[in-house]
Amino acid sequence: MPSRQAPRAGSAGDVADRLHSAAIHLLRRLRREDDSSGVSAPRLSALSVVVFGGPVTIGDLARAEQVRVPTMSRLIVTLEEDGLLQRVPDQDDRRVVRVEATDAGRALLHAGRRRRVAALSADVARLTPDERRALLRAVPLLERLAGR
Amino acid sequence: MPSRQAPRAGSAGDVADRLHSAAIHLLRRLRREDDSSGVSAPRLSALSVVVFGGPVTIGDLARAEQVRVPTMSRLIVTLEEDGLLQRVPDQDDRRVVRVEATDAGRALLHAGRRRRVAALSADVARLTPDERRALLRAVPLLERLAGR
DNA sequence: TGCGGATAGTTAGCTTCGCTAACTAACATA
DNA sequence: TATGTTAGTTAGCGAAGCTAACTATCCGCA
Repeated sequence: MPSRQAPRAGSAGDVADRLHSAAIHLLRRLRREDDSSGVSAPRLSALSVVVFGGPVTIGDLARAEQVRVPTMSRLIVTLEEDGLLQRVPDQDDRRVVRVEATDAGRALLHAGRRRRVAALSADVARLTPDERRALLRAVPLLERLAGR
Repeated sequence: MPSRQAPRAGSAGDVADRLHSAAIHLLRRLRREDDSSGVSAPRLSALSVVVFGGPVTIGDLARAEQVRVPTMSRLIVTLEEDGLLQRVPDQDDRRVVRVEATDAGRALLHAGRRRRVAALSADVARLTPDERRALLRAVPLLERLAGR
């Protein structure tokens, strides 16, 4: 098993590379858990915005998720087919479609959450309290770098 | 623009959710940069292992990248077609194929690295030194959680 | 010696997710 | 009323993930 060693550990380039790599591998790993629920990572992510962000338009969802509108439109079709959310036409402007979560959507999101927690908890438990604090502190920084 | 608010900020579940979300968005963002080089994130990641990890078998690569062997096999086909790496048959065991980087592969990897750094550096620069330290500290933890 | 199982990769075929281009429907305005 | 703008959908393409099935090679053992 090769170990990846970027040059000049600690440099800005090194951090960028390793964030990139860690993001890829973290996602590939979590995908396995999410797959078991029948809902992929992108769907789960969109569903999460809807559940926690209330009724929202397709365009806003696309912007929040950093994908194009057609991509989001299709994600929503499948989520609606699965009964996890609902389109609600806007009364004032009938071009606009708002999306809101169903009970099933909320339930599934929380179930997936439990699953991910279970998957990560063993590893998180292996961290020292100090390391856990460090990780917790980095989360909002990552979110900022990701453009939120 | 909806803001995602997970319940009980700081809980283990919250951390898992937000890592998940941050990983997705970070990748979607970096993908745009990588696309301009014609090499996608998964290819870049595999290439990186080959460049820094020396000649390596397809199976080891697949394990390192946490994908199945057929997936890696196909990634390598395209990387070889692009002249970024080379298959080298193993002399001792002729089932085995080893993969090593070409000069072009090394050059492209470093160019992509510069591009990503440029994309992130503006944001990283906006962090306080303290925040930068926090981020740097979290990188190896993320790698561990991702299974490396 | 040679037969049978294990191992390394490839090929084929499917799904999902990203994109752009082109379209429809509804709104706004001159 | 005509014209342009905005929200979303449809169609179609490529990349990346998977499983199943295949080939080729190696190894162990009767």
